[in-house]
Amino acid sequence: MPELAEVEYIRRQWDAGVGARVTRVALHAGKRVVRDVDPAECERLLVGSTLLGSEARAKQMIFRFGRGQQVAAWVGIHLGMTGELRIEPASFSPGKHGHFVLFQRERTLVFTDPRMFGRVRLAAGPEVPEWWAKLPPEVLSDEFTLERVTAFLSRRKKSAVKALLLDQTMFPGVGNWMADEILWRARIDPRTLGGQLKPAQVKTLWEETREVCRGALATVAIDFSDPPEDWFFHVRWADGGECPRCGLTIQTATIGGRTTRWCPRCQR
DNA sequence: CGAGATGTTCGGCT
DNA sequence: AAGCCGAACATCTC
Repeated sequence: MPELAEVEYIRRQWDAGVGARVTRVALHAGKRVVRDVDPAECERLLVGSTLLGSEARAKQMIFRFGRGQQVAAWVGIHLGMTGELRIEPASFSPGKHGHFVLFQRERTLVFTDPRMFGRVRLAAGPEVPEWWAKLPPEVLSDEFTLERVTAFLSRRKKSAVKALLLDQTMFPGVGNWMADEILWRARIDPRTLGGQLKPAQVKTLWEETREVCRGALATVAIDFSDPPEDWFFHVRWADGGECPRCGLTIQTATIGGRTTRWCPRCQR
């Protein structure tokens, strides 16, 4: 499910537990989602510590825990395809998909993930863990420059631009629907190879990548509401949709291993 | 019942 | 070596 803006929205679901101590943890040891977490270490680090705060970055989240304001442990969560965070009553008992659960006196913080493509990580100590510190520059940061994108595309000459937009090292946070939205706004055919894009198209792609991230964060991330009505988003979920710009029936194909929809007239 | 799903990662080929 | 592609992961929903 989640891309950039959805991840930010989902992260905030656990804000209800900020400032409160963890009384107990439960995880489905042996399941894929928690393969990086040692249950004993998890208990030692988290039980008795306070959830201090959290951040989202691209498709990832990190939660800080400690005593007082001193950070002593970090929990990283990637939601994969079907991960969700929820708050449940203190009396909650985790079901089949409740893979990582933090109990507090007045509520329970639950991470569910039926398909288990997500991932939980744990780190000890006051230092930001390396896997978080080393995430690539965010699309909306100053470091996400046109030059970076240009260099990337010229290195990946033989890949369809749709596949390239899904590369998290260059476009962190962009997922399948955002990639289609970006290409629709940039009027670029998703099958175009990286090496075939003209400099003007690369510039537009770079700009629209930022615009789509900005727009999604202004809507979806705030209250999980849909993006503006004129976005391609609204027509891209099924065959037979019409281009919001020209009205032509949109086209569907698998590109870069993912279902892709675009307007065959507007995007060339 | 089969197909496909807003994601990553691995292994093999060029 | 770097880049490219397809399969695999595990479960649910349409």
